[in-house]
Amino acid sequence: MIAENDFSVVKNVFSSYLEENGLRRTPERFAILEQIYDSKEHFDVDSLYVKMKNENFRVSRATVYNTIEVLLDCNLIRKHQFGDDKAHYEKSFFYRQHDHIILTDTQEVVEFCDPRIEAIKKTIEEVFNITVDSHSLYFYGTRNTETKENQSAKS
Amino acid sequence: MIAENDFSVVKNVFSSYLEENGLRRTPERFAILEQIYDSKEHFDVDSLYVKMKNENFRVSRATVYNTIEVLLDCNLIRKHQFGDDKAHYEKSFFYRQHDHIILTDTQEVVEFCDPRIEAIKKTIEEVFNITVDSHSLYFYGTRNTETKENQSAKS
DNA sequence: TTCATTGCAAAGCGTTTGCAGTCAC
DNA sequence: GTGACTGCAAACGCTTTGCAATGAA
Repeated sequence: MIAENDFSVVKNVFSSYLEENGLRRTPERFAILEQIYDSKEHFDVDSLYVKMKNENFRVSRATVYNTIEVLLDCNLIRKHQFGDDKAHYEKSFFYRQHDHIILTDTQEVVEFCDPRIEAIKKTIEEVFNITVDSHSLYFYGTRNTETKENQSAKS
Repeated sequence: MIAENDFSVVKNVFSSYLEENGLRRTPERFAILEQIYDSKEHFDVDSLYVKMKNENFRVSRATVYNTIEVLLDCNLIRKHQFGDDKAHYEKSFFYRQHDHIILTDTQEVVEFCDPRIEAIKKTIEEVFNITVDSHSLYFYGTRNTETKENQSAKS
């Protein structure tokens, strides 16, 4: 959840971005932004579309895709491709850089943050003489049961 | 490239895997394996299919997909989802663990290896009490031009 | 012989696109 | 008023699936 006045900041960011880029401030765009920031964490295009439909908001999938594209451009959301299936998104304003652990048995997504990634990034940039714009890091695994814990304790 | 006797090892690994899992050793499966190990690095399903067609081998896309699934199961290839489009694969036998840098302007793929990733993995496992089976790490960036280099030197 | 595997074509599924109507500016 | 944006439906591209024919065991 996000405080009302916090959302108004996000809304302003979006509004400014639209204006600066000569894009129109349509009610659909703001409704989608609000829908995204109203709920927690990850979502995919279809669940967002269905949710808005259920709340009797008149949107089309095309507009959802369109708006998501704009929101990606102004960094208000981040895109993930966890599995091979559909894309997942998460809001990114107010949220510090983090990466993800995917628990493959439960499909649960856990967030973590490790400064060593930034260090690796710096090394990469120096060694290969490149500028890194972004990265994606996912660990895939499962929760330890008692048994598994004992087993891995050996190593 | 891979030496002839090296490939025979891969072939044996595959052959054994098929036998152990009650799968049939069809000529198509071995032809696909060979095609993959004959060329260097990354490929996608369609380019593999077209290549085999051009060499007058009778295969279907369905069989390519099927075989790739089996090869993934026995860890003879690895799957990547670089962009949002089609899946990319690479052979994984004989090749040590590495991650990738995607140069977004040229679509070039560079490999690198950094031991700190293993360290992060260990930390993750301890902190969250999980077992990590695999990870995927991609850096997205661009080659530095002279100008960009000078700019970034400021920071 | 038997049933896993094949090729083919059709279907699936997330995403993109074309277009006539709409509405933000 | 005008052209960017919308909803709708059709198209798209990668992947999966259904099914009759094939061939490995």
